[in-house]
Amino acid sequence: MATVSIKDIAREVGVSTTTVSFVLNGKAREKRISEELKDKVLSAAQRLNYRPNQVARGLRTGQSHTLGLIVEDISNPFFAHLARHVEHEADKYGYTVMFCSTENDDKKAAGLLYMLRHRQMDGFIIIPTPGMRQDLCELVAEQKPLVLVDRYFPDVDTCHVTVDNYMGAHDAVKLLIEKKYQKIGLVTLNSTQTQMKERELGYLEAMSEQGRPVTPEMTLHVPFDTSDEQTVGTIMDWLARNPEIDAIFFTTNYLGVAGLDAIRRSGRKIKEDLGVICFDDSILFRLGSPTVTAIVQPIREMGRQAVRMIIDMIQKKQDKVVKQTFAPVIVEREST
Amino acid sequence: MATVSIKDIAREVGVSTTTVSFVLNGKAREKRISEELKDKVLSAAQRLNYRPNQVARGLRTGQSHTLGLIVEDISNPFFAHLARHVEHEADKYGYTVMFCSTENDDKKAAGLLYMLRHRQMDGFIIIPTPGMRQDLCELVAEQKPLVLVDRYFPDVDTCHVTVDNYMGAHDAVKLLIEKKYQKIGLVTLNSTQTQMKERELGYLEAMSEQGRPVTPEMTLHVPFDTSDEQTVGTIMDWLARNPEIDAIFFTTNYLGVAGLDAIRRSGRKIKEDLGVICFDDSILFRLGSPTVTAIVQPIREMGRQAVRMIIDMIQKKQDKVVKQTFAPVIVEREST
DNA sequence: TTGAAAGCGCTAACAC
DNA sequence: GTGTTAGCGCTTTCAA
Repeated sequence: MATVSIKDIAREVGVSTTTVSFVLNGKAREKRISEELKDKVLSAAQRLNYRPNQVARGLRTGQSHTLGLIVEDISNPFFAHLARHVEHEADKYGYTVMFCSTENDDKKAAGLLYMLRHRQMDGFIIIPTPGMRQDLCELVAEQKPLVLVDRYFPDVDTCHVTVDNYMGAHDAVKLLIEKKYQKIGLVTLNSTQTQMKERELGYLEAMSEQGRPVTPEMTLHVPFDTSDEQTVGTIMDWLARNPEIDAIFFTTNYLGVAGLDAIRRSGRKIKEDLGVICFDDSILFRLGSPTVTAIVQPIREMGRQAVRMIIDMIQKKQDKVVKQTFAPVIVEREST
Repeated sequence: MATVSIKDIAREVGVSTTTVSFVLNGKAREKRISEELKDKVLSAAQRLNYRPNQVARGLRTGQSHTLGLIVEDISNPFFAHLARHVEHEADKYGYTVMFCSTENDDKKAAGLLYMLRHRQMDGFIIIPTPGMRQDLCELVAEQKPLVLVDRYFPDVDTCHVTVDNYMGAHDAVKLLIEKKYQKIGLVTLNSTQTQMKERELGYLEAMSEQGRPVTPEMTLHVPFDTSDEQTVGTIMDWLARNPEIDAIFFTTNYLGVAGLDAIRRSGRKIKEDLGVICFDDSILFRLGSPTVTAIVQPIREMGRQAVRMIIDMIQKKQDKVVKQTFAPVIVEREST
């Protein structure tokens, strides 16, 4: 079955493609095309099973009605949920989402962005890797609608939606202190990304405000790109070296997950032995035993907001740079 | 900064767009274009920061180099992992993936497929909802490359990659019996989808082979589209009605997750009290306590295979219908 | 060796 | 009210 175009409909009805195009685009009234003709065109389209070619339309109008979404790793539940909400919200506006994972690889990220740009995305929602800074500047310079999520570059003036990482971390530490934990350790990523830096800063300042000294040994910086297995090992070693630590703040969900494993294998007991709190949630924290207190980001709202910002930029060509920060919520569970 | 096209390059160098196109497509040699000219074109492209417009190219060539992936719910780890592997494998062949979630809604699924078709996907990888049957027939009739994953329609002749659901379920029940559990219940979805039906059949036949009677009360069919909270309640009620059941086979991961919650809230103890095995894995099963035995699908291989089948169909236009089944692996853990 | 020109499917300014 | 026509950016046949 050959693909049918407006030309076929035009031939069928015996009118020009213009007329067909107008009718199909709902401009019949505006262009004052007769009802009768309109019906003929519509029924012919139906009969021939016509499907407009969006690629051609995109070429002509310059609008692909597609958003590019670049996340770190779609198999991480945080990003998977974000993707879901982005997709859902975009759909409301008639946009489709093309998504890719950087797998935290700068090279791959650059390639993905390059590819998406060639495919004429109308806008980009990006969770950037550190190496994307330059390319993002270029995007901004070209006035392409762009929203960064989860993290950003302080020196690149872009829209972004994030959570208040500092506050979340700060409150987490305060909670642990209220719960009478004495020596609170930090397990974070060895990364320069803003969200991680702010979480670390929140920890450090909360500790110092409460008059708790932080020695270098108390903070563990896990390398960025190690396997889960290695991460667990690293944390176990650190635990063994620091037996007096009685509570841990993990700065991201997969560190927390690895941490739980490490704690268990070290023969320590969560809660009695060791308080635990983690940035981001996990099904393991919600339903494992014991359950684990988490600093939860309003992912749904963040995804929606990112889409709305992009749509605004696309439609109104508004170039105001909006930086939106959501408040995280601490969900207390058994581990604290 | 206006977007630069081959026309700009042509003007810059003082040649025709044809020549530019040849050079840019690596046909300089074939078309015997002089080295000198070739270099000039290349350097001009570089200088002007030329980026080929894939939309235009797609319109001309009829190939978008894009695959449509329709999953049930991207926030379900099974599908998220599948998506990741599909994306990764497609990338190797120079294909990008456009993905969408049906959220198990036939209407939404139809809309997504419709939309992807307009966007000239070169092929489709689909985890179908029951209502997609008709639309898929149409796709097949039009010879569009299509691979179904996880489930299929027995009466629609399409390529598919699945796991041996019957065997997985059968072996799961056998394992529980070996472990001396006496009365094994089934918690499954109230669904006609092949994968669910086969898992149920595997259960039923394994039970009967071992001379274990299955009364209707022993199997629970949870409605398809209920909330997590309701599902937990349904399972708790069922547990209360069937105190003599001492082991449960859950047919999919989120039922298992809800089941663990239900079991805990019912005050029952997994393993001593109640053996548990679940189709599909979860981080909760791997790292929760106690850990839960799972029937694990080789997601990575399945994703890769689906992509390869699609690429084969696209490139060689081979119309042989390939149906591939992988063997699932039972990962024994504490719960059995 | 290189270029002119047609055309992929669609839109829209302009003409009649 | 409806049609002619140019053109979005690219590829490719055919001619020179």
